[in-house]
Amino acid sequence: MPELPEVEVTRLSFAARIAGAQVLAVYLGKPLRWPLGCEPERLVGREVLRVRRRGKYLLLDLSPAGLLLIHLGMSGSVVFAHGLPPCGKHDHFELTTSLGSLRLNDPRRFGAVVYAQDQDDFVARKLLGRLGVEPLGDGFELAAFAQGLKARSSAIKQVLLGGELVVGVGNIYASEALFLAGIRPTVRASKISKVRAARLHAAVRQVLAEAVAKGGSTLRDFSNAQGEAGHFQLDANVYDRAALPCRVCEAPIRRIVQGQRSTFYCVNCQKP
DNA sequence: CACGGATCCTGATGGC
DNA sequence: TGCCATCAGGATCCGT
Repeated sequence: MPELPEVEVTRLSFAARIAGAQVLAVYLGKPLRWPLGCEPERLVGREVLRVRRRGKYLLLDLSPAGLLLIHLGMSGSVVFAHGLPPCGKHDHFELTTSLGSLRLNDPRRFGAVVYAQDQDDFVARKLLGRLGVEPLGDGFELAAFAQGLKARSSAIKQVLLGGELVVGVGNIYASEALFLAGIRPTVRASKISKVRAARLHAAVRQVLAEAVAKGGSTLRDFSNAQGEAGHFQLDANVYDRAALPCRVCEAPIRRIVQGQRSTFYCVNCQKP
């Protein structure tokens, strides 16, 4: 799926354009991960005030009060435009508004669109309540991060993916951040020294911020809400580079499996 | 209760 | 317009 950078780039690509739009109609395709949670008609007539992001969720604030949570899952992407062609087989949600149509395309349907009354709503709390801090915000503090690592016995890569300490780090950027920090993905989080925690803290920020700046063009089939395809140029150091030479030391990049997901690392550059 | 594994679904790819 | 196995960006739920 889109990781935090792709979600943020998506948000930036339509947030300003949809602000102030009046919802005219709602289309539902096949079921997504969770049901919408309200009658679609209840959205009609409301105004989209703004679009925020929390972790990998897009949050549409509605008026009169309401909140629409959109998650892109593994294969979701969103477009916002006028005059879109009719919905295809993988278009599973569409908001027709006075300023354009917001459409979710998601072949695998791991994504979701969920309505909540507000952020204290039971559903919203269930989905957002346990999320860690935002990696690009002020809340991402080294002390708490290092302390959180100390308290977890799982492999550091799993902890990054877990999203309880810090949100937004997915399978690609977990490998990339650990490479930058020089840390072996299999190391137990609790064994990481303060110094290395500091390096990882900085690496997470750096990797995600750079990806946002590059327009989230890291995913093969990613396109933002303006329909601009990514450049198909993943300049990763390790991700998807199994057996290729490390860009730093030329040792072959290794691929392992952790939690049924691929992990890539350099045996030389990343110490246990 | 913290952790690891199975699970949802569809499409792309590569070996045979 | 072959078939089968494997893999893919996520995150919840369920045993142990």
